[in-house]
Amino acid sequence: MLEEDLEVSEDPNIHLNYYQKEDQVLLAVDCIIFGFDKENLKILLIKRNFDPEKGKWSLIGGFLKKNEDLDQAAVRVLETLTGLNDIYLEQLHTYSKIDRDPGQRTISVAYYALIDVDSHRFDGIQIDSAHWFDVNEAPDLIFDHNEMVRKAKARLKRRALTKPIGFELLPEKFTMRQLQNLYESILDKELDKRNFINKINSLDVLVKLDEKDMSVSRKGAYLYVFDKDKYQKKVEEDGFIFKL
Amino acid sequence: MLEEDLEVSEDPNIHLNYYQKEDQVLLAVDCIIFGFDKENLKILLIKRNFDPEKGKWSLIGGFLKKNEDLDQAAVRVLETLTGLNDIYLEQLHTYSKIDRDPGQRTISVAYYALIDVDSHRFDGIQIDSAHWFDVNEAPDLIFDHNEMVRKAKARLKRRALTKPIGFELLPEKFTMRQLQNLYESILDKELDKRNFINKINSLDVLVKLDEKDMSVSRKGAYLYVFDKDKYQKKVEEDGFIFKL
DNA sequence: TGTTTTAAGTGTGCATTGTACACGTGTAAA
DNA sequence: TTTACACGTGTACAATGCACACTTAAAACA
Repeated sequence: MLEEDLEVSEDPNIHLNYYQKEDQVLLAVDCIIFGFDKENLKILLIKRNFDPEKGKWSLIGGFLKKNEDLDQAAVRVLETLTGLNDIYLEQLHTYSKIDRDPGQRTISVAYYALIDVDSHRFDGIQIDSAHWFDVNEAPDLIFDHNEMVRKAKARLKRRALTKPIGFELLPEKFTMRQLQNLYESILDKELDKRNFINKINSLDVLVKLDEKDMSVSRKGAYLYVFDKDKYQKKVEEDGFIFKL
Repeated sequence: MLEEDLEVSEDPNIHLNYYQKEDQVLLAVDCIIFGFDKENLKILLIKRNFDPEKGKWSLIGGFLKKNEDLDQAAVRVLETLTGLNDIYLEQLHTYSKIDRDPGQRTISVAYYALIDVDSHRFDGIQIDSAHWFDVNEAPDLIFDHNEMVRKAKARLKRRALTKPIGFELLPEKFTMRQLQNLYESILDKELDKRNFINKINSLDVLVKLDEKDMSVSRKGAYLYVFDKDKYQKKVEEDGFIFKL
């Protein structure tokens, strides 16, 4: 904020137009929506039904409005297009290449979201043109959205190793196998079952229920829930770090 | 980007005004500039000489212009105010609280920069009102700049553990003690000298010179340089990760 | 010239964590 | 009752992390 850029109004209490000479820009929000269906990591994309790039696959997005901050804009976009709210959202990066949107100069702030595919019913306005893709089989996207997805995958990988965000992608009750499938999808590598379970158990933040999921094996698999309160108490009291 | 938000021009080749109805905003860039003087981690702040918040300490910043992207804006701001270019810069986070700048609605993209305090001569226009503060003794800052600094410190801590960015803060030639001082400042904890040196040497990316720094001890301490080419070769060929 | 002072430089042993690895069990379906 | 299938469980070895103390080189000083 250089001095030369300023144009100060007479009355310092009138907090308007301090920076009148500056260029203004359009600010968009784009969301990388990750989902998990208990087997594979997915990403939600929509087919653009307007120009530019009509008919191509795209992240969902929208523009920042005057009366909201970026987090609120991301929540609004997510809710408008999918009907979902109360979703895990994290700001990722801001993209600003001059020609990134051929329609008009637009800066985009990317967010990524984590949701459990099966526990939510979609009823957003765009849901007919939306589709879940396996995260490794997603089509080519418009603008710099491919780069956003790449960065989101990398971020998710890092976060999942040090924060218990994986549970955002699972239903409240889940089996060890589902949790392992999730981590294998996120980390994009196979894990050893016994080592994985030992590791998870050593963290001591899951509660094993007396209930089994009989849908996959004849023997059935015990269900677990993530004890969020216990986790947070450990973080606050001992500086505990969830580390896989 | 909702359909209702659009106003498409007649000729799809005229790539202008696709999103005419949308609100535009001011986009600022603010830089957290970390420096190291071979002893302590520092941060560069300036005393604001214009309203609002005139006379208070602040990060350096500026506004995004039409003909540049954010990375370029950050470089420009840094060069204008300090005379320095070719500096390590990384985008940190975008801040958008509605009243964050009481002067006018402004969204700010924070960047952090790493420079070696002693190797650079400052000749930027603002340098008379700028001052290096010990990172733990910095004064209260305007707006949400304290929060930006907090986040930058956390990011630097994480990055320094997995990327060789520490060398950006040191002169080309440095002693093991200086490197250890740097990491102790960044991580904000004391390290064991032998374990530190063993760890660094096991990474095998430093070259020990036949030259000593005699300025601190009578015995003198060997100087080292970071072998960037060797590091990059290891990264590309073996997926090597610099991990402290 | 030798004595003192100061930071530099160096290695080992124990504890913790990571990782590879295989078999018996419970249940439903045939 | 047999079969098929995923579930659930423990150990041994390797690698890494971490605590820990003395000798050395050179300048300053007596």
